[in-house]
Amino acid sequence: MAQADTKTQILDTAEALLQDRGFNAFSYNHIAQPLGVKNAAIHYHFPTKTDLGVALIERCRARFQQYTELLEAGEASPVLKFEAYLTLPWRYLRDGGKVCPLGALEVEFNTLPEEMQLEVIALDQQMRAWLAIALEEGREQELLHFEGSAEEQAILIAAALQGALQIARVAGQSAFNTCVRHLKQELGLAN
Amino acid sequence: MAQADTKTQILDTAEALLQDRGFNAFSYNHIAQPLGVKNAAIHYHFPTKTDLGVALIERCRARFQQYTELLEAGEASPVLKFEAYLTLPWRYLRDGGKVCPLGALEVEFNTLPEEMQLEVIALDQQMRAWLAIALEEGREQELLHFEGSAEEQAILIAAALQGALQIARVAGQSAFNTCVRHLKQELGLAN
DNA sequence: CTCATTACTTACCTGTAGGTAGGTTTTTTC
DNA sequence: GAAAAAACCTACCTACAGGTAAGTAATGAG
Repeated sequence: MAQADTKTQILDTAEALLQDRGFNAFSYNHIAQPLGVKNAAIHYHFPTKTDLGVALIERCRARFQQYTELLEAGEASPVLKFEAYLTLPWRYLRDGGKVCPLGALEVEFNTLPEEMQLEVIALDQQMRAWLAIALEEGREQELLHFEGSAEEQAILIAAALQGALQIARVAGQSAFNTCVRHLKQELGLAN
Repeated sequence: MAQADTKTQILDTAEALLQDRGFNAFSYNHIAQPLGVKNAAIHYHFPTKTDLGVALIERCRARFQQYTELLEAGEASPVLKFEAYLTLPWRYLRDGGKVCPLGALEVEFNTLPEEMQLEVIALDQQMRAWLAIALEEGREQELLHFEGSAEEQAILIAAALQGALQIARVAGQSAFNTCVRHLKQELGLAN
């Protein structure tokens, strides 16, 4: 089934480009070339760039959903859940100084078609909502410590990680690691 | 002197566009139209977009420099300095949900010409370095409280603010205010 | 009053982005 | 093994981005 394969490869490439350059800075040709395929092949799978963008974000959402379901199924502790959350940006950084897709899309938010904007909002809410629940669980079990609501704490953590990935691009990877260390410390987690 | 005026207006418009849409998502025409001027007029003042970008960031740097010199001259307390720092993103947010210029440029970093990249790095260092000094002063005077080096704390604060501005775009202004409140609290500042 | 400079304009040009129409090859299905 | 659907390709098209060349109107200095 070369079809699904190509479609997946397109999404993979597009996602990497998004995280490397932003949504407005890559074209269909940027995707087509490395795949050894022509411009129009991409249009076959995703008629417009908006379709591509929406599919890309939807895949992020589905993947995150799967990831969290796996953690829930494995009865992961709140601490493990939090560290699993940290794993995501950490992988981005290792994988060539990439940036959080959500952050990239938020910066370009006002240039995006409405369909994509709605997806971006949904992705943001989905991720932060899950994190907030994990944090609250952790506090109830006295494994994590913080003041204010879990939703507020989730915003702070998400913002710091997102910003840290971006700063790491100009200040080196250590900038990100520093942020993670401080966030853990503030939650009362040893390293 | 209509010259300097136009030049300033160009930079003002370009800066607003950068913070609203990102660097790759605006063109010379986007700047020219609201100024009631032609495409080529922009090229007269800034031959290439790279020139524009460099000038834009240099102006940010000069402005920040002035701002901090003013604070130093006024013998501002470390706490006031920190709050003055917070004022910058706070104004961005109020001024139409804009995003930190630095953050926008970092997301698109890999698409920028080298001259601009160097300026971005310089701006980042300049801002964080000043903040770190202010934080360290605050700790010495026992006005601010945090663990680890001041540089590390400055990274965390810069990252959180930058990320919060972006998240505020999809989650509402309160997301930013929440972040600020928590950051203050963690430094031992009352509201 | 003239000359040069400054601040533009008009009128282009090239490249590329996103997109489409129609044809061709490959695969699947019956 | 033929028909139909899937997965492409070739060859375009339009719009706009960034940029340039040559000319013009206004200012200001000698």
